[in-house]
Amino acid sequence: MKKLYENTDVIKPFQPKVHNHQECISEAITAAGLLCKKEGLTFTPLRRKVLELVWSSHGSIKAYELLEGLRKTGRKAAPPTVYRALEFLLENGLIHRIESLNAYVGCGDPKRRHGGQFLICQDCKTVAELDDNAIARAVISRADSIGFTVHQQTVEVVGKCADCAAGSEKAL
Amino acid sequence: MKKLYENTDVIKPFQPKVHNHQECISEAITAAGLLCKKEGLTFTPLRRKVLELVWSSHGSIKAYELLEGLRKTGRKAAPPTVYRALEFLLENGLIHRIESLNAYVGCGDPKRRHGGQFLICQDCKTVAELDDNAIARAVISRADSIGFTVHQQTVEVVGKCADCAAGSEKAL
DNA sequence: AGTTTTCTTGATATAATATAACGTTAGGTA
DNA sequence: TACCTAACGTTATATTATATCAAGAAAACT
Repeated sequence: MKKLYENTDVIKPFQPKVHNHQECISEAITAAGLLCKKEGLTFTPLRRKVLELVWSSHGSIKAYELLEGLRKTGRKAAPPTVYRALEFLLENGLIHRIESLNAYVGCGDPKRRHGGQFLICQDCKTVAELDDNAIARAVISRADSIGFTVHQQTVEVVGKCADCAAGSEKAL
Repeated sequence: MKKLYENTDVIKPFQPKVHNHQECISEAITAAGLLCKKEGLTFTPLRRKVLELVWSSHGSIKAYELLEGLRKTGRKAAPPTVYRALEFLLENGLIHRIESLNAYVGCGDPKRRHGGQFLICQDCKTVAELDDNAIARAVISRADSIGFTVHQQTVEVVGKCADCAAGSEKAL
């Protein structure tokens, strides 16, 4: 049983290697649309398209890949086009930036304000998002012990997801 | 570098605002020299100079600032000059890269192989380094619970150090 | 409706960060 | 000596990101 204030959701889990990914995308777009409506934000076609591109896989995607993606749709786009859309999506919690990769991932739960922790599979490149209070509290508690007040945490973890670990075991 | 609890060193603590910083630098250089000797690594004048520049403050420093610093010493330097020295220092644990800043900090304890966690003061820009097993274990344990094997952790925390928090309190 | 204001996007230029590729030099060593 | 290699110099270029100004669209106001 989960303690009340113990928030340890897997916000964006590793998916089965085969799944209906279109559904992931459309769920994300729908959620984003609802959030924007609720918050009075303008979810323009450009922003929607960039979000779709970010969600085009469960890996992370780079700004200039997004730029390419936009151009393929016939839209005229320059770097600022992409970076402005990213800025909007970041500000409103619809995506996250992975600092160690200079890349972006869709957020699995845009309703909540959170930092989150990211598990990055070095093999399949998939990124899972956690919102684990135990981790966050361990950081805050240690920082607190030396008088440091935490405003923001970046936690990015590289390793192997279960599927890829299973795969390379077989290969031995 | 005092040890408060088992395996929870503050590897590079926040220093008093006024302290003999030359001593910090020379201690770091000495430690680096010893490590290199022990490991059979060549601690060239270039590498030593870059390490000195990295240690020129307790904040982080960017590659192109190091480049400028090198040039001021009369040395001919281009970006690869700096990046190669940084690569050497990173590989051998003499410095760390702060991913969220694209910047580098000296390592307070180059003897040990470690990832570490970084506390970055948003006011004075000082970076402190922790080696906190409670944090590392919280990450590993959560990752493990979903079958993810951790190889490397990036933990970077932005906030206010004790001194700066005290300072802005006074200002109220 | 017409005007003003604000938000969004387009377009150009350039800044900031990082690496590829090849040449040169200096020390060690067969 | 001749060869080898690690380190550094040099030039070019790739990658990531922002500044700035103009144009267009949408919302707000009269």
